[in-house]
Amino acid sequence: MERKEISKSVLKRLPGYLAYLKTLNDTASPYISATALANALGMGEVQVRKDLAMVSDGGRPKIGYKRLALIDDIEQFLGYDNTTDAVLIGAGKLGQALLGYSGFEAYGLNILAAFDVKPMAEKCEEGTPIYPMDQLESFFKANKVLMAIITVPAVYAQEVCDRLIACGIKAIWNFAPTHLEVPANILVQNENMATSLAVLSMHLQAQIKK
Amino acid sequence: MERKEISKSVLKRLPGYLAYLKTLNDTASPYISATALANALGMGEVQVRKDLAMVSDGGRPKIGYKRLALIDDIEQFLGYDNTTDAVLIGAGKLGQALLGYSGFEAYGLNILAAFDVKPMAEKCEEGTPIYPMDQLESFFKANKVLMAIITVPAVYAQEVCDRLIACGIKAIWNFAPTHLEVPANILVQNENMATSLAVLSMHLQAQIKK
DNA sequence: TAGATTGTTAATCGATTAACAATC
DNA sequence: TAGATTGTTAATCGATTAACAATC
Repeated sequence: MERKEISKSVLKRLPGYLAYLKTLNDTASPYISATALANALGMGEVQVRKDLAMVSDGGRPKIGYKRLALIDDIEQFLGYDNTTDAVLIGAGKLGQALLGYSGFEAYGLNILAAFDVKPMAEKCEEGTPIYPMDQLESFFKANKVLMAIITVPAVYAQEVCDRLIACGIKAIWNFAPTHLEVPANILVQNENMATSLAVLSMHLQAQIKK
Repeated sequence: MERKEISKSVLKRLPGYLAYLKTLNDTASPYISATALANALGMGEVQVRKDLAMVSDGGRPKIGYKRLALIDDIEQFLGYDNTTDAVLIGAGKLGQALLGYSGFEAYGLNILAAFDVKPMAEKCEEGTPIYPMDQLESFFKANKVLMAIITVPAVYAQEVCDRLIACGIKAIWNFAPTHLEVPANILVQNENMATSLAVLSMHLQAQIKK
């Protein structure tokens, strides 16, 4: 199917559809309608249909979409079929938790190596080697990696970010609670706990007032 | 200042302003303009001004906003001044990383206790007690807690969610990569790694094609 | 006064929703 | 055929941006 320009809002909903479709793995019907998906996820059915139209080459009226084909289409669209290599910087608590999280493979993400200021030869977390920071540049000379995960304390994040960009990184997944200054062609995706917390506590405040 | 209705988009940007304002802590000028903030964070200045208008009782033309007052206003607005109690369910790798993350206090979040299927008496992570799951209900009888953090494997998430709601939980911070079915008055905030990854890998795919 | 900055009112843009025609 | 479902075209909604008047 033809690849159209996709908006960020649609893109963010796709993993949700995918996850749900996969939970249905041994159900009777090999077909699923946009209506059924929408009901299951608490969304509008028109929105689901429009979103699916971006990735699929169409469902059949009265029947719906072929579930397995839809899974394939979304995975291919999201690039889960070909893996992306990444490095992780900062093997503290959060960094180690991410290294130990086995689920990333399913998303096509492969963490090649981790780096930390403290060299921890013994801490070879889940098979991923943890190198000292001063080997960062030489690692990038030997390996072509475009994505980095930053899990260092906020004060070091910008410094680490600059070094990574000098190494040729194009996309940064930033877990440090700070704003990173980067050139226009570099993407920073902030995994911002503070943002989520803001939404949650605002809801609680509204609840309490009632 | 009068509290207006605030949109989610504005709400999500406020923690960013706050974090930046705090990094300026011992700079010369006690004033900061929306223009300066916008430039520092790579945003439009009109948007910053509109956002600040929601929380602040106004800056002064030609001078800007009083930095410390602005920090106070945002913190108060986000409820960082009065702490919210929460429980965490699932003391696996990610759960323990969150328990060990000291930064939550600054956001007014206090994790009272954690629960896990495996009772781990010895694992009293960073002072937060970890109780076995079967004590969940009795804990809620003794403590009024409105917020829960779910860090269990996806397959158990809905089950845990239902139990929490029965206990009176009003807001759920969901780290499990699955959709949770909840009544209308309960807020689920998904911390969805898959969503962020989708945005990142889409950017990389576009980069590579060039 | 002139200029920087604020805050507001209007215009634009994008995304969601509604209405409807097409199809099996 | 009738009804469920798809996909498209138009309307609505909300958020962002632009233009401008007010202020120190």
